[in-house]
Amino acid sequence: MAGSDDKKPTTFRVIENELDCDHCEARDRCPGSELSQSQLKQLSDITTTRGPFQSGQAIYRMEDHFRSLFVIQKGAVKIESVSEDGANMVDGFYFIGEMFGVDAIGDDYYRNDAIALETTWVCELPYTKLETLCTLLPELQRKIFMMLGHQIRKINENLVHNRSLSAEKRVLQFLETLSDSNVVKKNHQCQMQLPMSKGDMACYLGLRPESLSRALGKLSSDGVIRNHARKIELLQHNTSFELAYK
Amino acid sequence: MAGSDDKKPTTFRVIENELDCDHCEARDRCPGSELSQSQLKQLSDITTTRGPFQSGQAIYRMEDHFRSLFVIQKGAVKIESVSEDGANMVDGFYFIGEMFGVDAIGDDYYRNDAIALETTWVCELPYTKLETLCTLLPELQRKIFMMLGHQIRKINENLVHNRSLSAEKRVLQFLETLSDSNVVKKNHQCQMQLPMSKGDMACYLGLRPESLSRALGKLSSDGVIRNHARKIELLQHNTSFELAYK
DNA sequence: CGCTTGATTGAAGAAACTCAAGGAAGGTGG
DNA sequence: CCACCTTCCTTGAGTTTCTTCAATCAAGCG
Repeated sequence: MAGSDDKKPTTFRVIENELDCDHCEARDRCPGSELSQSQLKQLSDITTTRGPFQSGQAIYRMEDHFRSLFVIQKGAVKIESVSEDGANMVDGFYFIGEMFGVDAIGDDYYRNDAIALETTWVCELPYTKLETLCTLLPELQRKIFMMLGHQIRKINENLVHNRSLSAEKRVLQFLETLSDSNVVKKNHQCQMQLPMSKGDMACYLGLRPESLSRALGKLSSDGVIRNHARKIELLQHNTSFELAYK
Repeated sequence: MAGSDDKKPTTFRVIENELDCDHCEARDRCPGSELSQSQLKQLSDITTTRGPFQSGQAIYRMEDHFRSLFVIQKGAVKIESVSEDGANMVDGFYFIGEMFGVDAIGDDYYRNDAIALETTWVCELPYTKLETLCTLLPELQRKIFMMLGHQIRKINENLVHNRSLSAEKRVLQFLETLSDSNVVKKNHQCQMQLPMSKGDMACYLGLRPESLSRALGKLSSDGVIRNHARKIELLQHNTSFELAYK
């Protein structure tokens, strides 16, 4: 199992697959897309591939000085912080091609921990170097601005949805987003292999594990999803069943 | 009343007070701070002061093409969107010295409406011009990146808090943030003059108006706040009363 | 095999919501 | 200046939803 996961992505993969991201749905989110070959070269010159991070390992922690942004080349990451009362909070999940660490821009330290959910490789973008390069490559600057805008939209949508949706709708919406963004592995029959625990998922959705379990149970019995251990299958895409949940 | 509110801020005010923002607590959030005089000049050359927007008037709407970011020079703004079921949602409030519209970066249209809550003047930053200027002025680029990072942190914190706090704690936290950031007018005895309706505030906090009313009532009877119509006074700052709400 | 951790289920309780009615404030017209 | 109206805010009673607490079940691992 460790064999294929632990293999370091080649430089070619770094540039072609992740930073340029030609293959992924989320092209806009990748800093390298729309850059010329020579510009890509300059970008990849300041980056470092880091990994493998095993499940549970930290890519950065709260105490660490903010130095870099990260783009996921392989694997998945959760962003976790600790609230005043000591409880763990999951702030977000990030997948292949997505950038994280941006919430620390303009700050001295990271405000949270970035934890690998599975064997994960990341591309490290040293922030000051990136800033400098941005002034030299307007297209790159443009791209980074866009990625930040996208990030803000994403969080905002989340905020709005979380506030006013019932547990079941929230869960379904989360699963649909996961499914639509094609960031999670699916087997033959559209079963998503979730990288995070149900506990983390519950926490992210602002629910107790028990409530998530019940919501999943309800969705199952309504025929909207099929719920196996860490595999979830979305059924009835865009049918009347699902519409009842809008 | 309209007399003083309707007076257009002078160019001097634009640069010195808002873009440079020497007077405001939120210095870091203002694009002009830490720029030299000549750089400030270049920045103010691409900006336009717009106003007055009367309470309820839109600075931009969902249907509008994204063209500009805005910094508030005077007044207050709410960002409002409509959910699938037709309900109005308040995504955020912005005050003097704060920038809004950034969630549309990288998009063709604004995703929401920006509505003045009181007589409001804004400084318009045409986005493509700003981008170009950023490549010429690394300090400005740096500043904009920082502001975006700050924005992301702010929304994220909100997201996390909203999920796990009771109505009363959420309300108190909101009031404290307002109070601490010194963006809301206060009279002699620390009474904040809230620019938004309680309905908007409730919506922003993910509560029904009734629930907000009850939460405020509870906080009042506990001696943590004093609740008049649109004036709210924070008592017991950092005392045992308040600690019980952490 | 037993231990630990994560997921589920049930029953009771708390928190926020819904619906409905009443009250205060601000604006308008007489 | 007052009566009226509209809008916003508050209050109450009953219901829904999610949480809490406790127990059980399943899976992974030494």
